[in-house]
Amino acid sequence: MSDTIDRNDERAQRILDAAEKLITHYGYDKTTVGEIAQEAGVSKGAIYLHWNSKEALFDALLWREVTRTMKSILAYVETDPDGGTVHGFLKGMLKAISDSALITATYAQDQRILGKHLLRRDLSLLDHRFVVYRDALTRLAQVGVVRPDINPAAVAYILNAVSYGFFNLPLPVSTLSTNLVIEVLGDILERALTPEQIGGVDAGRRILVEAIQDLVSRLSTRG
Amino acid sequence: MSDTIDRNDERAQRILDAAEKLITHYGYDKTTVGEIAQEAGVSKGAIYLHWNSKEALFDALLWREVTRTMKSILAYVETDPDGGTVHGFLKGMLKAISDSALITATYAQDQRILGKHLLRRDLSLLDHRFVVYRDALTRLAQVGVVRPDINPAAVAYILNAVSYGFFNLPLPVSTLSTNLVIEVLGDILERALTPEQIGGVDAGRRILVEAIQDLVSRLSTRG
DNA sequence: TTTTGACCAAATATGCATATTTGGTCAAAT
DNA sequence: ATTTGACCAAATATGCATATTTGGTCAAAA
Repeated sequence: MSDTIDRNDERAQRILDAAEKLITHYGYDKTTVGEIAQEAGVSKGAIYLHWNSKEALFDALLWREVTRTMKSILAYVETDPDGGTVHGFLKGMLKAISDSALITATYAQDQRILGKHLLRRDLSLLDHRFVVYRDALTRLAQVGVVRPDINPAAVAYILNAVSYGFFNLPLPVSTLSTNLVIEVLGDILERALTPEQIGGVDAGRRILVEAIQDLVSRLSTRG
Repeated sequence: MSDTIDRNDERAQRILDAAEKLITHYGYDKTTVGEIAQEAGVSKGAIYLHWNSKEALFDALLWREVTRTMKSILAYVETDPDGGTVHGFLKGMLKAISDSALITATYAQDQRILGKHLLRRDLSLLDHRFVVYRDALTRLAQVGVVRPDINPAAVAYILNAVSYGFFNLPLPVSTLSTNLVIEVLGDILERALTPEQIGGVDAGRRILVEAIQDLVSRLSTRG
C-alpha cells in the first residue's frame, strides 16, 4: 500500500482534505491537481512531494476514508449493545458509510464522482463483501447469534442488495430520514435472523471484528 | 397510451416479438426498425402501419410487457396461499419481473437496453411504487396482515431498495440461484412483518390487487 | 385495399486539424 | 533542504467537413 512519501503528515492531511472537498463536489475527472493545491494553500509541486500521481493521491484519499469508515464500524461493533449481531453490524455500517460521501459514492458506483476508469477496481469489492459476509454469517450461526437454519450465502447477497439499493435510491420527499430507514431495516433483520434464544453476542463481536479486518486487508491488496 | 393503429393484431404481435428479441439483446439505440422488420418477416413500411414512430413501437412493447408482468403478479396474489401477504407479493413480483428481460431492464435502469432518452420517464416510477407500497402497507396493517407497529413509508422504501439491488447486483458465482434468493428474502420479510396471529389474508389479496391496478393506471397515464 | 422498398431529410458517426486543459517536471527561489 | 510555479508533452475538448446510418414517407406493386 501507499506509494506515499509521507514527510509532512499535517500538510498531507490538509491536501487530502482539499481533495475530498473538491472531488466529492465536482468529481475526480473535473477536479484538477492545481485546484486541489490552491484549496489546500500549497503549490502544485508540493502535492507531488507527497504522491507521485493524481491517481496515487486519490488512492490515498480513498484509503483514508476506508480506514476511517472501518474504524467507525469497528467502534460500533465493539461498543453498541447490538454490535455483535447482524442487524447491529449493518446499522453501524450503513451509518458509518453514510457519513462519508466518498465511500457512499463507492457503494453507489457513482461514476460522476469516482471518474471513468476507477470504477473497474471496485467491481471485485462486491465479491469480497459477499464472501466475507457469507463466512461471517456461517460463523455467527455456529455461535447462536443468528438462526442456524438461514442460508448464509443468500442472506449475504440480500444484505449486499439492500445496501446497494439504500445508497442508490434517493429518499422520497416525505418524513423519511436516513436514520429512520436504517433503524427499520435493522428491526427487520433482527426479527428475521435472531434465534428464539440469542447467545454468543460477544463471540459475534469477535467474528464481526475479524470480518471487517478481513475486508480491509482484501482491499489493501489490490487484485 | 397507445397511438397504435391495430388492424392486424397477429402481425403486430409478431413485430413486437421481433422487437423484444432484438432490443433485449442489442438495446434500443442499436436496434433499427429495418432489422425489426426483417426479423418479423415484414417490410419496414408495414411497421409504420401499426405505429407511427419507433418510440411508439417501443412504448407498445413496454406496455405489453408491463401488462403481462402485472397479470402474472395478479395471478400469483390471487392464487398463492401467501398471495395476500407482503412477502408473498414480493416473491411473486420478483419472479414475474425476472421473467421479463425488458421489465428487469426498467428496474435496473439499464441504459444500454432502454436507450438514452427513455430513462427519464421511468424516474417517476420509483416515486409511484413508493406511494403505492406505502399506502398498501398501511391498509395491510389495518386488516392484520402485517404488524401494526411497522412504519409503512420506511418499509416501502426498503422493499424498493432490496428490489433495486436484486435486479442490479449479479448473483455471485456459487450455488446461489435467483429463486433461492427470492425464497430467502420472502422468508426474511415473513418473519419480520407478520403479526403474532395473522389475519385478513383475503382482505390482503384485495388490497394488493388494487395496489397493482393502481400502479398500472399510474403507468398508463404518463406524467 | 394492403403492402412494399426505393427514396430522402435528419440524425449520427468518422476523421482530422486546431485549441485548450492538465498531469507531471525541475531549475530556480526561498 | 524545502518549496515553488513557469514550463512542456500528453491528453482532452472543440469545430467542422464528410461519410454513413436510420427513422419515416409514399408512389408503385401486389
